[in-house]
Amino acid sequence: MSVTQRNAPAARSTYRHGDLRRALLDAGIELARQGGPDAVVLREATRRAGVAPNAAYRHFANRDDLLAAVRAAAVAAVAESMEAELAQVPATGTPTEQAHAKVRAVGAGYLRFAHAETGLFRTAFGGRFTVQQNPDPAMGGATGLNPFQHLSAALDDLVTAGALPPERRPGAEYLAWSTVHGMALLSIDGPLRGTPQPMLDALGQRLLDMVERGL
Amino acid sequence: MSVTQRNAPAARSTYRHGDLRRALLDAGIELARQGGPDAVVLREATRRAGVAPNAAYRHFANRDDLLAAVRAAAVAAVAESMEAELAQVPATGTPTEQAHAKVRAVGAGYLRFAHAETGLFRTAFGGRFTVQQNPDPAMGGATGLNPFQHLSAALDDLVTAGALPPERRPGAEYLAWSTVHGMALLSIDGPLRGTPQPMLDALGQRLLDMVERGL
DNA sequence: ACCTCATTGTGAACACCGTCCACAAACGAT
DNA sequence: ATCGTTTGTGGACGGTGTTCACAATGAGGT
Repeated sequence: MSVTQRNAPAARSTYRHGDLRRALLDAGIELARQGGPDAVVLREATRRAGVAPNAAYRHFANRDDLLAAVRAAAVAAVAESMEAELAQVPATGTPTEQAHAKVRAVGAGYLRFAHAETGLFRTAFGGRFTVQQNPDPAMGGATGLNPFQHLSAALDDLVTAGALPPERRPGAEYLAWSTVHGMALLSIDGPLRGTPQPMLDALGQRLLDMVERGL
Repeated sequence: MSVTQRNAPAARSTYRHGDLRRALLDAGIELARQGGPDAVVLREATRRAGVAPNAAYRHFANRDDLLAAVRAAAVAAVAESMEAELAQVPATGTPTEQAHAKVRAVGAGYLRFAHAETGLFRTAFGGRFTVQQNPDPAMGGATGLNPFQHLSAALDDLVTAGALPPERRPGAEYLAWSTVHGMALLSIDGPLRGTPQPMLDALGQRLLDMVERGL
C-alpha cells in the first residue's frame, strides 16, 4: 500500500489543480447528497479534491459560502425535477384542466425530489433558504427557471384559464408552497418518515386536491 | 478580577452540583431558544452549569441525548402555546363552529409559537423529529397532550360535529399539519422571513381557510 | 528571454467541538 | 467506620473551521 491517503484521488502532477472550485463544489454536492447540509464539511471536500484544507479559501469565503453554492445546485436540481414532471403533462383537455395539471406537476416534482434525493432536498430547503430575491441563475433548471418561478408560472396559468379568481392570486404561491413543503418535510424528517411510498403518494394526491379546492 | 471564567456562575461550594441534569437541560433550552438546535453545544451547557465538560456524560449519553431532551421541552412548549389558543375559544355557537374554531386554534398556536420562539420551534420541528410513537410525557403541555394529540382531538371533534365526513378523517392530521408546518418554516427560515406580522397573520388565516375548505 | 507580480496551493498553527479514560471526591448502605 | 456506587475532574485524542506566512506557478510587459 502506498502513501496515498484514504479518499485521495491520484495525486496531481501539476501544482495547479485546473478547476479546483468546480472540484470542491462537486465534492460538496456529493456530500450533501449523501448526508444533507451538515455533511458538507470543508475539509472532506478538499480531501476529495486532493488538496490542502486551506486551498478552499481561494475559491470560497468560508464553509457557508461553499454550502451556499451547493445549495444553489440543489435548488436547480429541484427545478429540473419539476421540469421532468411538467414535460409529462399532456397538451390535451381544456385550458383549466391543463392549468390544474401543471400546478400538480410542480407539486409532484417537489415531493418526488424530496423522496428521491433526500440529502439534496434537505440541503436546498431544509434550513434557511431563499429563492426569490435576486434570482440566482445557478438555481435554475434547464429552462432557467427556479422552482419558485415554475410555481408562479403555473399559478398564473390557473388565473389565465379562469380557474383561479385574480383577487386570490396574490400570495397564492406561499399557500401552495407551504402545503407541499410541509408534507415533504414531514415525510422525510417527520412523523411520516418510513411510510410506504404508495401511501405517501395517496396522501400527496389528497394534499394537492386540497390545494386545488381551497386555493 | 478573580480566576472565575466567563459565563461561569458563582463557583459551587459543594463538590456535588445538586441537580446537574436539570441545570444542563435548562442551559440547553436557553441555547436552543437563542440559536436553534445547532446552538445546543454540550461544552457550553457544562460551562454555564459551572462544571467540567465530561460531567455531562453522567446524565446524558451524548450530545444527541441532551438535544433530544431539549427538543422534548420545546415540543411541550408548542403544546402549551396551542393550549393558550384553545383556552380563548368561546364556548358559544354551533358544535360545528366550535370544532372549526378549535382546529384553527391549534394551527394558530403552532404558527404563533414559530414566530415568538423561533429557536425553540426550530429545535422542536426543524430537523428530524417524531411526536407520535411512544408519546413522551415530556412533550406534553399542561394538559399532558402533545401537539399532535391536540390536533387529533380537534379533528375528532370536527367529525363528531358532522363537519368532516368520517371517511376523510384518516390521515387528516398529516394534511393539516403539513400546511401549517410548511408555512411556519417558510415564514421563519424561508422566503417569507421578514414579512410583516400583519401580512403573515392574513396569510395564516387564508391557509386555515384553505384547510377548512379542502380537508 | 527576462523580470514582475498577482494568483493559487502548502505547512503549521489556533481555538473549538464531542468524546473517552483513569482517577478522586462525595454520599448511601451496611 | 467501612465499602461500593455515583458523580465530577484532569487530561488527552481526533475532528472541525479558520488564519498566517510562505512557496510554486503562470501571465504580461519590457
